[in-house]
Order: sequence, then structure tokens, then C-alpha cells
Amino acid sequence: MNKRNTTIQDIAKAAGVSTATVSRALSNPELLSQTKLLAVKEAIKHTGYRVNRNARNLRKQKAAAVLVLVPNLGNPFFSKILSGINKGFSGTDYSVLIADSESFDDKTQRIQNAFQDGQIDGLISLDGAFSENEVVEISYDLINKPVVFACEWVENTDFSSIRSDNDSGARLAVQHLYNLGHRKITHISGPDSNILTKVRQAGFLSECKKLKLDLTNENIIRGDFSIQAGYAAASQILSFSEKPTAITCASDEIAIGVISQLRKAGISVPNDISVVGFDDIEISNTYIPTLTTVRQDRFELGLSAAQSMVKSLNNEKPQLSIYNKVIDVELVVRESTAPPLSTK
Amino acid sequence: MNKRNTTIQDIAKAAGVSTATVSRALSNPELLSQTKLLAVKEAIKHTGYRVNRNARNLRKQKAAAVLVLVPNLGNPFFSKILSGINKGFSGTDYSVLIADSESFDDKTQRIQNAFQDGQIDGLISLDGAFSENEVVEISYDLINKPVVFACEWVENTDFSSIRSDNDSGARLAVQHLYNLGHRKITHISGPDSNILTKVRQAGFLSECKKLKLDLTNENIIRGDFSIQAGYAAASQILSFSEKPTAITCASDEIAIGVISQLRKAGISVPNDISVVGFDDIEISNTYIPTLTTVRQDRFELGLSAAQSMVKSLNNEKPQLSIYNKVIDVELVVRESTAPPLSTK
DNA sequence: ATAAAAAATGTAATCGATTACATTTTTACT
DNA sequence: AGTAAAAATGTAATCGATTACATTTTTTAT
Repeated sequence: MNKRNTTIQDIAKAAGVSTATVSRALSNPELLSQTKLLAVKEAIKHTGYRVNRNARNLRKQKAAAVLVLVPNLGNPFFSKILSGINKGFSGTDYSVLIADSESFDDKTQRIQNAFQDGQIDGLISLDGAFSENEVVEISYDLINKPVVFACEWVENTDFSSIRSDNDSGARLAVQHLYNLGHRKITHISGPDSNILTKVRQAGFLSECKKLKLDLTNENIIRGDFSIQAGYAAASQILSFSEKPTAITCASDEIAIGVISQLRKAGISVPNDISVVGFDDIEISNTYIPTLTTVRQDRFELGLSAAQSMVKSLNNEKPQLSIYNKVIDVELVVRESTAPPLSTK
Repeated sequence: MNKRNTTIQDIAKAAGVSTATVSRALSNPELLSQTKLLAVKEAIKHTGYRVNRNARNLRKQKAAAVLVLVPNLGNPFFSKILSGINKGFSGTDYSVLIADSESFDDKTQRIQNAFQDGQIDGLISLDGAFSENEVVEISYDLINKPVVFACEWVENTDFSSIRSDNDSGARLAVQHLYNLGHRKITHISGPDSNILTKVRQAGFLSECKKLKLDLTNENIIRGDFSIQAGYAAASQILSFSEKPTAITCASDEIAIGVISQLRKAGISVPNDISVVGFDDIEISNTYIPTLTTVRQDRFELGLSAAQSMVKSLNNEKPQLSIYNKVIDVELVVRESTAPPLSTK
């Protein structure tokens, strides 16, 4: 079974044409006469010929691949986005390479290398954690290379980005609680450096002000996006002299951690305290209580990012077209929120 | 910024050697004298030269990439496995391509194409759903190509596989319940065609027999791995004249669906019915009640698969070495199981 | 019918690295 | 010192497709 690969030469011979004609049949069939085109197609079908990617890419100086940089592949949050990205590339002949930011210490180096190696033509980053230095570094090399940030992004840069409407999401949560009658609301935010955290927290504060809610430094608790952060935050809240009647969280995982921990302390959600999450991950609809949360359409996020990338890749025009898209979020009201005790 | 790429020619000129020497410095440095090696290294460092992957791959007839086939990328179950796979390839110069079985109708075609295109050197499949025909088809072309199945696998074939000890897992669950005093146990299985389902169900039945438990056709309920299947199964169980005192599930998601649905019907877990899951996904430790389950080490599963693949890829020897590895599972006892009511 | 323009096709250089084979340099041994 | 063997290096063919440029064929217009 170790026959030599079928090449364009073989097809040329079989179809009685030149290699140039075969190549044209492959990529510019409209240039050929019906006769020859058919002959070539016939030969291709007959032999099961497939173009050698490496040869094509070498000659064309392309990679026909895109790198997707994921902050942490083990985190299921990203799988739906990946799924959307994959969908966006299906039907194109681009391959999707996946890399985990966590698995190498210098991710900008890794990105640059992949581009220089001719391994990739573009970058989709779900990771927005780039320092100013790093941005300068990659910008210099990546000029004219398509880069799209999805979900997260980097402030004050010119890269395209697809993101959820995080500000609205945060506001929707506050409004919902306010309408239920809550006046003392605490927000549990994600890691300080994370852009999503910043925006959601800003939205929270701004909406509170708009609604003329009293704000003290007990209104924000810092954590990260994890369940563990939820545990810790709940413990802190339990120590407050005056407890909030409602909590908004920067992620569903935090919310779940909070609820689980409050429950251990004998505090019931939503009877004693209401909790709102963010993301609408799989479990939120099944957790007990089911979670009121802000839904981001992660599949759509990935799909849009991929589509925008495909467009950049196909356009002759370079990256001038910085493309930004904000995807609507939606408040999903479930069991974890209710009017505060005092109003019952 | 559109300078021509630095090539091996440039390095050769800069270092005052031939291109062959530069190439050797790259891949067989031990063949060179210290002097020349240093000169080349110097030139490379100085210019920031990187080898062009397409050129190398074309010449070497390699792809330096591996395809990972995932049954459904959107399902978070797989992300930990992917993470392990990624880890296994970090440090090698193989790229990881990811494809979603769901996103194309003919996956064997897709696999064959990827190999023929020279896009990939090997395949890691998390998807074991291949018909006999399909296996014959890909076996014919993939002879001598490294293929590893991870998590799932295909029966009666000669592909390498890394899997969890599903049989033991099923038995551990039954034993645990038996020891608590349960004598009427129902198993909710996954999709009929799935290999994991078969093995877990067989383990369940075999262990029940071993323990001399009565078995009727009410002891097995068919579903798929989803939360929804859990809902449905719970509804069925509610309709049984004599309800089981314990349930083992083919996945944690099923378990969560079951618990959620039972609760709606006013049946408490574990007070009225005990439930055991399978997998130990993220949420299981935080669900209310926390879930007793059989833990599979998904990261390890992926890591092993990748390592085995790397070995096959580096070995000159072909695929003769069919490599199978069974990874231990572990019963994690949490809140969702307790002695049955009758014994209290 | 014929020249000019347009369309179709072919020839051969090219992309950048690897490597078989040839040649030169060094080492080892008598 | 002289020679055979081993090590280091070089030359040039090669991997398989694309494409600039050249040539041939067809179409159009007079």
C-alpha cells in the first residue's frame, strides 16, 4: 500500500493536458474550456487525487490554518465558543489549530512563531490577557495579519473583536433585582485584570447609581471566575454586619459556589438572598435552585469570530477593516431570584 | 514590513556554509563540527530565522500535525480530555487540529482527506461511533498511520486505545449501594450504540448478578448521556409500581437530570432514593446534593493518548504496536447516596 | 477572408527545506 | 610519514503545486 502519491503530474498525463491546466481546474475552473475541465475532473475522480496541502501552501505562502488561543482549555466555558468557531470554518478549507495559553510561558512568542513558521494565517484569541508590552510586540509583527478577539479583548488596541454586551448584562441583573424590591445588592467580580470583570463591574456600579442605591465598599467583592471564589465570597458576605438581600456574580460558577456555601450556612436562595449569575452555562438550568442569569450566546460568539476571520482571510484587503461586533445578552429569570424577605 | 522571509539560504550565506549544513544544524546538530554549528546558530539568532513548516513538510512528506476528532465540541465533557491532549503535545512540534464529528456528514471521508492532503500524520479519536463499514474503509487507508482512540473506542478492531476502566466503575457503584443496604437498583444507561454504555451496563448487570440481586426489565432504562435523558428516566421511574431505592447513571449529567426531576416530584435524594453518577464532571462536587460518582481522569486520558501518539509518530516502526491502556477509576462518595429508608 | 483581440493552454521557474551522493578534511593506525 | 577510515561539508535534485510569461487557438469585427 505504499504507492507514491498521486500528483498533479499524474492527472495532467491522464487527462492529456498540462499541469498548469490541472492547477487551474482546481482553483480557477472558469478559465478553462468545458472539454478540458471535464477531462481533468474525470481524471481526478478516477484517481481519487487530492491536492497536497504542503506544496500548495509553500507555493502560495499560505498556511490555510488559523490558531485559536484559549485561556484554559480545561474550562468548559470555552467549549461552546470553540464549537461555534469550528462551525464557522466548516465548509472553508481552513484548519483550526488550538492552543492553550496555560501550556506555554510566552504566548506572544508562540503566536509570532506560528505566524513566522507559516503555520497559520490568522489568530482568534479568546484570551484578552495581554500586557501593553505584549500588544506592542505582536502588533509590530502582526500588522496585516488578521487577528480577532472573541469574548475577551484587549483595551486600547486596534484588533477586531466580537464580544457580548457585558455592560447591558450587568445592568439587566441589577434592574431585575431592583424591580423585585432589592435595595442592597453586592457584586462578586472576577479577577481584577480581566476585561470582562471590569466592564461588568462598571455596569453594575453605574446602574446602581442610576437607581440611586447606596453604595459602600461592601458592594463589591473581588474573586476570580471559579466556584471556589464563590465559596470565599459567600463566607465574606456572611461576616458582613448588614447582609445584602441580593448578589450579582461575574459568572455562573461564582453564583453556584455562593449558593452552595450559603446553603451550608443555613441561608436559603432565593428565600433569604437572591443570586444572579452571568453566562448561562449548561448547569444553570438544572442547578438547584435553577439559576437566574445573563445569557451570552457563546456559540454565536465563536461563529461570528470565525466568519469575520474568514472574511479577512479572503479579502485581498488587509486588516484595515477593524471589525467589532457586540452580541446581545438576555436575562434568563429562573428560581434563584425572588423578592426580598422584608417585602413579603 | 513586507520584507522577504529569511530562508535557509540567507543563513547559509551569513554563516559562510552551505544550505545542507544549515539544515543539519537544525535537525542533526550532532553531525556538525562545533565551529560551523556555532556559526549557524549565531546567524539564526541574529536574523530570527524560523524554518518554513510547509517547505519542510513537503520535502519530508510529513504534516507535523494530528487531528483530534471530538463527537461534540460543545459538550464540556471533552474539554478536559482536550486539555490533556494539548499538554501531551506541548514541547513537541506537532500541532493539534480539532474537528467536530457533528460538523460534517461523512467523518471517514473527512479523516481520509486530511491524511491524503498531507494535513495530518495521525488521528486521535474521542469518537467511537464508527460502523463496521466505516472501520473497514478507514483501516484500508490508515494502515501504517497511527490512530489512537481515547475514552471511546471501536469494538473488534486493531486500533490503539486509551480508556477508563468502565467495567470496574459500574461495579464500584453497585457495590457501594449494596454495602449501604440497597437491594433494588436501577441503571440508567446511555445511547444503545455507544460502547461506554454497553460496558457500563454489562458491568452493572454482572455485578448485580454476582450480588444475587433480583433483576427485571425495570432495572435498565435507556437514554442518552444528557440531562434531558435524566428527566425522562426519572419520570419513568416514578411510574414504576415498585420504585428502586437507588439509581446508577451512565453519566453525571443523567444523574443531575434525575435528581432535579425527582425533586420536582417531591422525592428527595438521598433520603428517598440514592443516585450515583459517572464521570465526576466539574459540577458534581457542587451540585446540591453533591454527587456520589465514579471519577474518570479525563486529563490523564487525553495526556496518555497524546503521549502514545507521539511515540508512534517518532518511532520508525509502524503501527504494529497496538497500544492499549486502561486507566483506573475511583468511586467518589458524596451526598447523593445514603442507606435506604427501610434500613433506617 | 483576414487582422486584431480575447480566450485557452502550455513551459518552466519558483516556493524553502531536506538529503542522496560526491568531495574534502580530519583522525587513527602502522 | 603515509594511507585507510571516519567525519564534515558541499552540490544539486527533489518534494508537489502555482503562476508569470509565452504560445496557440478561438472569437470578433471589418
